[in-house]
Order: sequence, then C-alpha cells, then structure tokens
Amino acid sequence: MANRFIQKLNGFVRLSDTEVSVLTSVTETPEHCAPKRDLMREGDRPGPVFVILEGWACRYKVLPNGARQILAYLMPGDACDLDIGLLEEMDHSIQTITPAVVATIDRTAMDGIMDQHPGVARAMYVGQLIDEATLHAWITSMGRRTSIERVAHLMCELYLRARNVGLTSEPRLALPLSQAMLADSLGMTPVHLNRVLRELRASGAMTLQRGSLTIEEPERLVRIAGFDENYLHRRLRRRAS
Amino acid sequence: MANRFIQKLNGFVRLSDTEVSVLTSVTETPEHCAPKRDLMREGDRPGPVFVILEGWACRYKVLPNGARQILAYLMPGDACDLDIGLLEEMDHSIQTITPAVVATIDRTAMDGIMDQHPGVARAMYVGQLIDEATLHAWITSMGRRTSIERVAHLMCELYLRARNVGLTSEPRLALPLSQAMLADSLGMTPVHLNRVLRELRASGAMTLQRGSLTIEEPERLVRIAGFDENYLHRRLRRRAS
DNA sequence: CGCTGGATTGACTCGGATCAAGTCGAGTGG
DNA sequence: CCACTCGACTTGATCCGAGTCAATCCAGCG
Repeated sequence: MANRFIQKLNGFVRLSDTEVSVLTSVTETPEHCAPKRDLMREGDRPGPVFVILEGWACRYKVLPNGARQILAYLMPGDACDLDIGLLEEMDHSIQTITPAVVATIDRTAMDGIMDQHPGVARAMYVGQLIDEATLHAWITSMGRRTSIERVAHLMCELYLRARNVGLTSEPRLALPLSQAMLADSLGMTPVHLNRVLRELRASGAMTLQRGSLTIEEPERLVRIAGFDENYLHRRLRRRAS
Repeated sequence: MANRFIQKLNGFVRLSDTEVSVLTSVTETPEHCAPKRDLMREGDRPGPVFVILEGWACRYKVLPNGARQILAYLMPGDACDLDIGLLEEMDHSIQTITPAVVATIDRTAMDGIMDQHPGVARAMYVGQLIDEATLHAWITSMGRRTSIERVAHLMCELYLRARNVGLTSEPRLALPLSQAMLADSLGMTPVHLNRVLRELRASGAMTLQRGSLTIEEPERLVRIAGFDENYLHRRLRRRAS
C-alpha cells in the first residue's frame, strides 16, 4: 500500500515501520495538478519539498533567446532536492508534464523527519546522489556521444528508472514525452530527433510511438547507447544493518 | 591563516571559532600530488573525502571509444562530494591537473564533524548545491548555447569562482588548462575551441594565452555568454543567526 | 640546439540545423 | 457519424557550424 516515493526510498535503504508510517502520514493528502503547470519557477525562493506520486514532471531552464533546456525528468517516486532551502533562489523551474499527483511537505517538517529518522535521511541522500550521477551522464551524452547514442542512452535511463518503480509492463513503458521535449533535453531539434527515432526503429532496437516506448532488443539498445547501468542502481551500497 | 577551504565555507555560512579550528586541524597535514594523478577512479569504492588546498583538478569520465568528458573543475577550496560514501562505486574519476596540495579527511571523521557542527554541515551542503547548479549550467550550455557562448560562459564561471577564493589578480587569472581539456569539457574539438578563442580575442572581450585568462571587457563577455552570475553566489541565503 | 607537446592555421567533409510542406490522430461540434 | 481543427509527428531539400585530417608554428626545456 506504500506509495511510490516510499517504495523507492525503501529500495535504497530498508526503512523501519515507524519511518514508513511517518512518510505515509506526510504524503497522505497529495494535490492533483494539471499538466504543464509550474511547481516552482526559476528565481523563486524555495518553498516546500515536492514529491511526485503519480505522473511526470521535468526540471528546465529557459534562455533569454527563448530556447529551453530540460535538465531532468521526474517520475513517480521522485522528489525535488531537499537542500535547496539553503539557497536564496531556484536556479531552474519545475513543471508537470502530465496530470500529476504531488505531495507537498513543509520544509521544516521534512528537516525534522530527517533529523529523527536517519534511515530516511540516508535514503534521500542516496536519491540525490543518483540524480547527480544522472546529471553527469547527461553532460557526457551531450558532450561526447553521437545523437543516436544520446537518444538510446536517454531511453535506457528512463526505462530502467521507470522499471525500478514498477512503471513498466515488460518490454514496454508509457512515455508521455513529446518529441519536442525529448529534443529539448538532448540538445537537438525535433526534426533531427524524429529521424534518429526512425533509425532506432529500423535497427530493431526500440520503438517510440504514440507515447509508448517498446524495447525490442535490449542488448542492441544498450550496445548502441554504450549504457552502463551501474550509475543508476548497481553502485548502491547496501549497509550491513 | 585559514586555508582556502575554510575561507570558502566561511563565506557560505559564518563558522564559529571552534568550527574553524576543527577544520584547520583536520586539514593540517595535506599531501602534495603530482599533476595528472588520479585521486579516485571510476568504479572505485569511495574512500576518504578530498579537499583541494592548492592547484587544480577535474572530474571526468572516459567512454569506451576513448573520448573523455570533463564534468567539473576543482580549484583550491573545493571538495569532492561528501555523500558518495553511500554509494558502492564512483561514477567518475577525479584527477589533478597541476601539482596540487590536497587534504584527506577520513570519512567517518568528516561525518562526526558534520554531526557536531551544524555550521560546517550547512556550508558543505551549500557547496554541494552550487556544484549542482553548475552542472545544470553546463548541461544548458552544451544543449542550447552556441560554441562561442559556451566558451564565454565557462570562462565567466571559472573567473568568478576563482575570484571568490582570491585566485585572481584583477582582470587576470592563471588558468592552467590546456585547450584540449577545455575542449573536452565543452563538447568540442581542440581545433574548433582554438578558433573560438581567437574570435573572443578579436571581439575584445577576453584573451586566453599561455595559461593566463585576461578579461578585457567583462560586460561584453557576460553579454556574449548570456551569463547569470546568480547561480554561483547571489542565490546564497544568509541565515539570520 | 634540437625535441616535444601544445597551439594555430588551412582545406575539406559531414552531421545536424533550418525551412517548408505535408500527414496523422484525437477531440469537438454540427 | 462525419467534417473540422489543432497539435504533434514525418519527410524532403538545402545550408552551415563544427569535425577531421594534416601541416606548421612556437615556447619551454633537457
């Protein structure tokens, strides 16, 4: 019965029953959000911690010339960073992509929980580290991977992350991201992205159509992407206790 | 007499005298490192926390095809992430660029310090958040900025960060980074980077020659880069206490 | 004084952007 | 139930920024 946020944290660090129930109570009354709604905007003073329980969202920046760069995708179970409370202003915005269910946790309440429940704190930090590793992977993609490798790599990332929170129905995943968004996250144009998707389809590795990603040949896709899944989960250290 | 690491943290959050002395004692016996020496390698199990006291280093990844992507530059005062102890393996390597002086802090000792001295913990987290904002800026550069904007943006970042730790001698900064490294951080080839640097020189904004960066016209450089310095320091929230 | 590794320049090529038409599918209203 | 509309996806033609390959050039140094 635990929501995806708790499931995810529990996958990082085994949580005690009290920890689970504290987290449950604090995410019990989530809010329903329309798609394309900004949860926080660049320049805002950071408010409460958001946790996505259902639906998708993204972090993004907009440049003066109007170009958009997507910095990360948030899927069910993901939270926005905890420590941003230390900063004066957000350096990027966060927006829902689909209709979403998001829980709002008061920042001081969250601080209190993390103080009293080291397991929660540790799990949150692990999540943060994985996010950071993902940023590293994105930089590497944009800097040193060809466009087909880049696209394949992102698909691997999203598929695996989704699978970790039980969002896939085996070789398939509902991926509600328009080609324009994907292009804005990969630093390419929608036109070119479209052609790359066609190429991937032709290769037999995967198909992305009508909001549905199907991995036909995982090995081939991984090989194209040069994907090393370790950064998403294998590197997790399981503590003895 | 405080070293650059302490100076930097103290700039984020005012540290108490005890906090300063604890940090001093723990960075008192640093090690001298040769250039191009790996401090940690991708796949390693994270060891102690490193703090760069003098010299430069970088985080980087190498792809199977041999391409290298630099993920961040570390300058005096910078530390490698603290929480990586939670992960099983490093997702990237860290290497010195110049001869460097680096302090090594035992991980459990560091944890203890952060437990007992909330000011230190907060300052470290602020540092981490700024690093993360920098990763966001890099992604944005690679995805949606032209090459001249990208180069100008990186120069602005490095100059400002260096100035924050007192490394500049006003319009000038000793920048010991080869064009090949810079290219590997910006996702371009050395040849093209060289041409872009020539263009920037011609524009009168800045000159990078023989390891020395001179900002001739800051406003022009900032304008070319579309640089918003807020992400590096203005967004810092000063706590009342 | 010649060696060496970085920086610089030129000639050529190509991946991906741009511009411009379509096409397709889901939702809407008659 | 069908015509209309609108947004998202596709495809083609063309152009340009940046990569590649290949010479130098140059400064520091043994």
